[in-house]
Parts: sequence; structure tokens; C-alpha cells
Amino acid sequence: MTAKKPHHHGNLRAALIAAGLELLQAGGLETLSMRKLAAKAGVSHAAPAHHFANLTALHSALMTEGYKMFTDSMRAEMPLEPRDPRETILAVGRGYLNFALNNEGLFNLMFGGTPRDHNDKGLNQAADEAYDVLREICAPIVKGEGGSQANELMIWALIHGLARLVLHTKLGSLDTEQAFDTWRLILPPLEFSAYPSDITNFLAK
Amino acid sequence: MTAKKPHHHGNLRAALIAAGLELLQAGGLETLSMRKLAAKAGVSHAAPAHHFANLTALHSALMTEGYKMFTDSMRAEMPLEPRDPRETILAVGRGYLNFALNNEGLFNLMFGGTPRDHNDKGLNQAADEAYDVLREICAPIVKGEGGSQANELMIWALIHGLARLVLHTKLGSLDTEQAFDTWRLILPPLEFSAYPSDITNFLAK
DNA sequence: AATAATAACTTGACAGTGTCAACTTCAATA
DNA sequence: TATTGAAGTTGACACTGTCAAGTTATTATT
Repeated sequence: MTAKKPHHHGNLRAALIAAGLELLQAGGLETLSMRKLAAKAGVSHAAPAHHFANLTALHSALMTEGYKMFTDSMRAEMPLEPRDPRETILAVGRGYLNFALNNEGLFNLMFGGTPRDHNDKGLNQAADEAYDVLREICAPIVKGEGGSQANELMIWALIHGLARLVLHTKLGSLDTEQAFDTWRLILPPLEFSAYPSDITNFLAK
Repeated sequence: MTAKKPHHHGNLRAALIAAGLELLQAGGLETLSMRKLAAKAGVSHAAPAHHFANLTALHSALMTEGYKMFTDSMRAEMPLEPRDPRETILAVGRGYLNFALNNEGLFNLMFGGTPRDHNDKGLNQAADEAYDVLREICAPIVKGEGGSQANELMIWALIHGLARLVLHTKLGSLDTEQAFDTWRLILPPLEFSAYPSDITNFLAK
């Protein structure tokens, strides 16, 4: 981010990540390669190795960027002064779907099972920040047997499963707006507590 | 499976698929290659090309096998004489989770965004048969605004999202039994109708 | 039964891939 | 100014998918 160009290229790392995102957008994981990255940045084929020890490290870096975009996409839809907690959940779901549908390659990279570096601190933090959004919007839901975690899991599973399904049956073709309508339909009724955090409560069954 | 050995190898195709499943099980998508497949089947590196035109075709074939196993896994948990429709849904979900957790590589191949041949008839049919299970167990759910499709989407998204999440945070570590407990917790209350199959119904939108 | 046709498989090649080792260049520091 | 070390280059290696051409064995035709 700093404008200094300390060396030959002047922060190549950022350029490589940008190129990687472009490649993902253009052709998905299949067309992403270190050598193409290098070429796109106008640099020799082995240059990226100085910034990403191996493919997994590159993937982790792209995922990190992805999680930031993901978090932004969700927060962008969040009402500034939330009134109805259900509406907030629906809105964040819209941001979720926006990200998934507008960044298919990146979404697949993040959630498609590609091995990642579980010790990458930046990645873990970026992922945590995305999860924080989920925690916030689920806080008002009345806790049942599984506590707040079960609520979060339910919401996450629902919206993620939907996103995955929409991408998966893409030829069957849902645009973003139709996907959001579907999200509205499948979100089950929820009970909210006036004071999000403290109530003796339980869900049915 | 038939014991005839009509040719040099005698049905190589099946052997290649079996080898592919083994490779997926052992090391995931990364370690799956046509040449390793050929080696594993004791055949020259270009032999597979006569059975699978390209990598995508091989993937499609493995997915097809995967969907069959997937369907079997769900049906295996289905009670023979279903009493409580909710219990049936929970049971099928258990089969779903069993498949995902015991066949991670294959599951990732099927649902991770890997390009597939959308014209592969066998694959499409195998996928449809998996979806049929879902349709069956969702049939008793009272239809709302979104019709039966919305119910199916909700159940599918929930269980799929959960499976994905469990795999994803695997180091956080849930075994199959804990995953199933979670499934029990996040399945929301559902209303069931007495006569599952015949009702005047219509899909929304 | 002999021959033609064809499916199954092999061999060899090609471009592209990730990764490693050795080298060069340049910026910063001592 | 000399040295150090990071950033980038060059070249190599084993591996990948895919194609073209050749070989072998089974099936079909006459």
C-alpha cells in the first residue's frame, strides 16, 4: 500500500495477488498458475517463489483477500441502524450471495476443499472477521439447546448451502435477485429476544 | 464385476474408476492424475484416454460413482417403515454426513466447483436419483409460499452447509457422531401434513 | 477359414506445470 | 566503501494432460 518502490518491480506481492484474482475471475482454479501469474505481472517464472513459498501459500493469500472481500460484501448490505433482526439476517445473506455469485472462482477456492495453510495468521484472522458478522446478526436469536453456536451454524449452513447450490446448478440459472428471493423463502421463522444475550430460553424439541 | 476378460486388460474402465476413487481417498483432488491412474491399473500412460476423453470426463465418471455411493449412503440410514417424518429427515441427514466425512476427496470433487460435463447422461441421472431421496423425505412437509421446492432447498442447504462446514473446520474436529448431534440441533421445527403425496400444490414464482 | 475392420493399448512427443539451485542485481546498512 | 541480503533471473528437473502414430488382439464379414 505504501507507494515506495524499493526494488525492481516495487511490491510485486500485491501485483501477484491482483493477477491471481483476475485469473480466478476469468477461468477459475484450473487456469490459475504461478507461471501465468508471473507473466501477468511481467516478471520471470520463478519470481513468485520469493513471495509465496508454494502453491498452497499462494492459495492461502488469495483466500485471505477473499475473506476480506467477503466480509465487506456482507457488511455492505447490513443496515446502518438495524431495526428488525430478521431483516438484518436477510440483508447479510444478500451480501453473502452477492459475493458468491460475483466471485465464483474465489468462492470455490475458499470453500471448495482446496488445502490451505492452517497456520497462516492473516488468513485465520480474515476468516474470523467474516465469522464475526455471522455472530453479530445471530446474537438476537433466542438460544436453544445448542446455544448461540447452534444458531450460527444453522444460519451459516443455510446461506452457504444455498450459495453452493445456486452456483452448482448454475445452468438451471438463478440470477442474484432470484437467489435472494429463495433465501427469503427458506429462512425459517426465528424467535428473537429483546435483550439479545440474557434469557433463560430453549427451542422446541 | 463380470469376470470376462475380453481384451488386454479386461474392463479397464472400471479398474480406472476404482483406482481414481482410491487416489481421491488417499490424497484428494491434488493427487489425482490420469498417469497415476494408469500406473495403478498397470497400463500405459495414455491408455485412459480411450475411456475418458479428458480430465473432465474422468471427473464426471468419478462424480457419477460418487452420486451412487451418496444415494446409497442416505438410503442406508432411511428407516424401512418410516413413522415420524422428522426422524426420517434426521436419518437421511446422518447418511449425508456419513458420506461427506468418509469420502472427503470425492465429496469435494462433487461439490467443490470442479467443472463437470453437464451433458453426461449417466452423471445427470445419478445426481437426480440423489435428489429424489431429498424429495421423498421432504414430501410430508407442509408447503409454504415457496412450494415443495423451497422445503427441499431448505433441507438440502442446511445439511449440505453443515457437511461443508464440518469438513472445512476439520481441525476444529467434529467426528461423525458430533456432526449428527449438531444436525439434530440445527434442523428447525417443521410442520408435516397427514397426506404426504397428494395435494393440490403449486410452486411459487 | 481367411480377411477386413475396429477397439484396446503402447510409444513417443509436445507444451505447460511447480519447484529447486545457482546466479545476478540492486538497495540498505555498517 | 564494503558487505549483506532481499528481489528477481536463468536453467533445469520431474511431472502433468493431450495428441499422433503405431501395434496388438478381438470381433465381424465374406
